[in-house]
Amino acid sequence: MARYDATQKEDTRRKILRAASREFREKGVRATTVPGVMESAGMTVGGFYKHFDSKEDLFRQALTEAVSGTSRLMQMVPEDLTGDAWKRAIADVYLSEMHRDNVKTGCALAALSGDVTRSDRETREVYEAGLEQMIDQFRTKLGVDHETARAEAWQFLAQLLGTLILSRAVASPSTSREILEASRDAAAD
Amino acid sequence: MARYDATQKEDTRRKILRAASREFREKGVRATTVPGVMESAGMTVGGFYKHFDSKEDLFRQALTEAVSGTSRLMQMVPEDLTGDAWKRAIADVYLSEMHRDNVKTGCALAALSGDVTRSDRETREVYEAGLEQMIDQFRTKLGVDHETARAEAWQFLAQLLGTLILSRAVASPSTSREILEASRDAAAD
DNA sequence: TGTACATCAGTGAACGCGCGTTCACTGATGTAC
DNA sequence: TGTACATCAGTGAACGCGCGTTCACTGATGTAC
Repeated sequence: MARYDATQKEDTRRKILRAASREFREKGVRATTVPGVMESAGMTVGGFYKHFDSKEDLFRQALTEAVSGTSRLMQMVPEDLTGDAWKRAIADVYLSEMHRDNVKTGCALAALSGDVTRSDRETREVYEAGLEQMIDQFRTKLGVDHETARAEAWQFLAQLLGTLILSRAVASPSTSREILEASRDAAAD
Repeated sequence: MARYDATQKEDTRRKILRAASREFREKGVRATTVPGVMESAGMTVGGFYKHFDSKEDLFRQALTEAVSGTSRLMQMVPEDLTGDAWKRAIADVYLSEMHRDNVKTGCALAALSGDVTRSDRETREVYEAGLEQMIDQFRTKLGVDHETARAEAWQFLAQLLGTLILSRAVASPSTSREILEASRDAAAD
């Protein structure tokens, strides 16, 4: 309510963004509502457009935020690991039941892939940038030969995403566990 | 308009279902509308509830239809292939640019995974049944040892799905192609 | 075979509802003097 | 330091719109006699 206090306004923006990035991941773009996000952020609807142009703009910004939060997931693994040992460690974190059950705060690339596919070019570019960031980090862990490592990085990332997505879509807990285990074991070959 | 002509009514039901399964894959569940589906099927809204209980019921039935259509995808590959040769052949079909660009008629397991994750148990069971069907076919192609083959089947399926999903979400055509190629090459190791 | 009637798949207007967005406002805080 | 004023982040009611669903209806066809 104050004037010239840019910090406070920025704080509010971040609060909305954080609430939005959770709800988008959990419910998807269409089922997430502007009034709902604002309520989660502890505010009323009206103020929304002081911070964002539209719901699509919110999605784009929340995606950016969620995606950069995701690559922090990689820091949960000892820094000195490389190659197959690193793959195994990443798979254990990424394909854990904990990660599967935490859609809200988990990997945005997995949770929002479907929504992004149906979004406009600008949004898909944000998603791609996040992917590239991830691939780049993967590549440095996987070897020196640039081209081969990059291909292996894509392959590994696809495996991780596909497995997590399947494990979340399935109805029975035992099948879900089986899916996670199969790919975790594969990373340890 | 007729009475007692069960065949004609069933034909109409199938026509609606076919239109729905395309639109669900293309636009997702929330963006697909009952009036829109009925128009695609060449009819008006009102008749819809003579065939389906609700939009959710339509989704469940369309998913069943789309999923069984998907396992027909496997018949595009020579029947005598097994093991790695079979994997290579399946990857070439599944990870083709043609399949990537045909969301409407392509693999329902890939196109609807996000929507299914956010659906109720009954719907997720339909999805899981489709997966099991797929896994069973995969397993027989991959070896005799039941447990190992099943694990390898899950792993391979996750790889296929993850790759297709990523290739569709990305903005640039060249990155999309790179993703497809990386996993196609991996299947041929 | 011909006619009157019953059925019910499909029509299209209408319903209530929640969405994204707008807008007149409020009131706490910074600025000017 | 104290007071009057301007600003603008946030409020909450209101808007038009399209959704899922309902419903009174229509008219082609099957059945009864």
